Amino acid sequence: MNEDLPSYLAGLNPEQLQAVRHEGSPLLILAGAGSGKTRVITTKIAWLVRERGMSPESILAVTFTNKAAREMRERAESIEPACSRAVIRTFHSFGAWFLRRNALAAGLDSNFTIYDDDDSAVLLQAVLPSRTRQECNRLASRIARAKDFGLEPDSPDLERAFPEPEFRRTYAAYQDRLKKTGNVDFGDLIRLPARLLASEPAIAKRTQQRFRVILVDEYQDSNVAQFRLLRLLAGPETYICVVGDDDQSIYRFRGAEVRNILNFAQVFPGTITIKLERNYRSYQSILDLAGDVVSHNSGRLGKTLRAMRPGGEKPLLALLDDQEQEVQYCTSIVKSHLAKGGNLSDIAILYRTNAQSLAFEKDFPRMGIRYRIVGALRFYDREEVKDVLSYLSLILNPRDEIAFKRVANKPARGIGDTGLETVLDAAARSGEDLLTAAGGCIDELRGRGKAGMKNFLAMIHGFRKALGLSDRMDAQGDPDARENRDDTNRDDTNRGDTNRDDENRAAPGEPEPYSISDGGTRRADPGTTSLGELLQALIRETGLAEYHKGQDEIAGTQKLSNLEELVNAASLYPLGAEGLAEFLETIELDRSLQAADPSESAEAVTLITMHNTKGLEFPVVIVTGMEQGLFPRDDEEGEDLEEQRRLFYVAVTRAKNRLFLTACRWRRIHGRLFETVPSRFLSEIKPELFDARGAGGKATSFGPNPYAARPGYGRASYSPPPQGNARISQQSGTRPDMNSQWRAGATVYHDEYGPGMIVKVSPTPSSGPLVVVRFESGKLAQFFPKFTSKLERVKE
DNA sequence: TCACAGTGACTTTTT
DNA sequence: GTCACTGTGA
Repeated sequence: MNEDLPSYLAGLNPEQLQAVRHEGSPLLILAGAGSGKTRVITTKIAWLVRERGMSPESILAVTFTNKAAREMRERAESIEPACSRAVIRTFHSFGAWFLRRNALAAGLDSNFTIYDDDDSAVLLQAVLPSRTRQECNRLASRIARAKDFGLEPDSPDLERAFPEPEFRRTYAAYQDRLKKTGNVDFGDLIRLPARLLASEPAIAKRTQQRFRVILVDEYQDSNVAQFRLLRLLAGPETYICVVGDDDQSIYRFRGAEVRNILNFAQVFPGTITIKLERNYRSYQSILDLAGDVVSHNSGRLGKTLRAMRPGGEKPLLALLDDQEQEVQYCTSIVKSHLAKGGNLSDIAILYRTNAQSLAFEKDFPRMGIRYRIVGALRFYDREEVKDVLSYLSLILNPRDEIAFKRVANKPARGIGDTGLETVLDAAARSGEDLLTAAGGCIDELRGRGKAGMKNFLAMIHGFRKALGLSDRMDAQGDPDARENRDDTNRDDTNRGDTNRDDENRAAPGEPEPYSISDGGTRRADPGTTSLGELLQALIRETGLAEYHKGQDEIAGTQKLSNLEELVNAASLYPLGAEGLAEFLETIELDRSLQAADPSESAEAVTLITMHNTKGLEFPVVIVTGMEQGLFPRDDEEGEDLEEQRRLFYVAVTRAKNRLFLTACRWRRIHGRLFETVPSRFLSEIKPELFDARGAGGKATSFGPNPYAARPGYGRASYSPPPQGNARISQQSGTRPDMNSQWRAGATVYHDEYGPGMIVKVSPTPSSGPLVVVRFESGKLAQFFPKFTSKLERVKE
């Protein structure tokens, strides 16, 4: 580089530098795995502030995870401290931020609380009492998906995407009920701001004037609703820059729309595209393998990663008999890594489904291997934690029906279903909030429940008072607390309004600026009581402490100490309605109790789903379960199959130094043992790019790569069983004539599921054909006709 | 109101 | 195989 660059730019490669300094048109940065994309985006924020004199508060940067938002903020700040004033948030946290500031216009109380997926399903069940919990779960997730696609209950094309009967009505009824409870769900955090911007030109104009620059990270994961919001946020003058990698789009099933990134340049005319293809993480040997698989996808923007670390050992595929051997094999990798002076935390074991972690969890302690599981059961999903959070939600929002139902009788105070119904009916009739309604119909309650309810109400009112919430029962919250927040006319989205831009940030010059909802770093003022103390009192007075203590003793659980953890988390927030709202929002939007978990820092092997590895890297990566039927599943085709290839690409590109793959011939799924064949993805890799071994890591006698002899294996359903590899093929069972009875398109009848049609037939070495059936109910299931008598072929 | 057993489901899951 | 939900019986 022959120009004098400030030090923070000096280390960038030419493409990165170009991306940082680009101006004047929409910018799409296609950033391959490990190409330094976070560095580019954070440097760009700093550069805009430093070199272009951009005021930080006119910069909006959105990400998808809180972790990414935190990292982005920290890194931008470390280059340029003024970046702390930029709005760097997740999409959802930005939505919540925006809605609280425009609550009145959005028809919300600014103290609204956010329902998670589980709460949504429970609410839906209240709307549809005749449906089972499971149906409600499914419907709730369909509604969430509809919101991802930006569809409203009155959208004309709702049925096209959601043809299930009554869906429109269900969606509308759910939305109606949600509005009554004064809550929003995740989808609303995107949907409602977009609606507001579309319908209120004044708000749109003010917002567009404020945010001159919008940056989006992980753009390939955005959904239609988020895309719409982005377009509404961007005015004609807005500089828009998105960063992403179409090859790493792995959340289609949750509504992510790869086309957002594929079509970006068409939608935003004049777009400049910059590709970051230099990979600083992995050896070339690893990237070659990753690139080979993903190159089988169609509709890519196309990138070729070049390793800045050439060479590297060939990835190794272990062909194993069963899961026990797989654990054994991983153990041997761990042990030999340790023997070479490596650390446990260098190693990650990846799998497709959470259930696969079980085998490792069972055996690792015996093997003396410490492990940590990333993302399994989450702290805030725990029963005892949700209980306390529900108390808090109800205290803040007495209309919160789900919270009320959850805690009114927990611990038991004699309020049964009948009692609950009485109160809910009364509230529905009078339109009062639940506490008021409960107070009003207390004499209708019978027996123990009467005193129980009185007690309960007194307690809740006591806590409301402690928080400074109005005790006028008709109030939705304290008017004083809202005074500054939901006034649409308040000019807090005006770009000139720098210092009080965000009341949650300290004015410049004050020590330690804090943030809500995305950092969890907010401190309660020293000397004042913190929210933590209120929580402590609540846990004691409600009887939850006693209740869970008992549970702990019986079941040996850690519930009480989990509650202590929660108290700790709350003690960072000030006592008061706003502190509480912030606390709840942070929790709702960031379920990962960050770093407070001591195991986080512990020296241990990481067990993790492939999905959860995005953004992470490890010196040693073992991708387990490379079997057809598991990864990919047999019913995955087209777009779904391409997404699985991308998932493989993500998994593999986590590895810095060594990559191992495993496939088991026998796999237990849902308690049943299946014979499998190796994943078709393995046949999509040029054979010379990896070595295959048998059990125990010993080189096997068959050729350098058993897949070499089988071009086309796994590509089609009718491909012959694997040849030439004794360990995995054992070809015997599949006779071609079996396929004539079980062929795609054939009609079948199943004892339990009824009539259906075969959509796919895959031969297996010795289990006969595996048929995938789509039933008239819509259900998709797979069977080995050899092992079941419930599936019959129907003659046409 | 609670405890227990039977039933059925069951990829992934940033927010 | 495991878990969570459902319904029954005391």
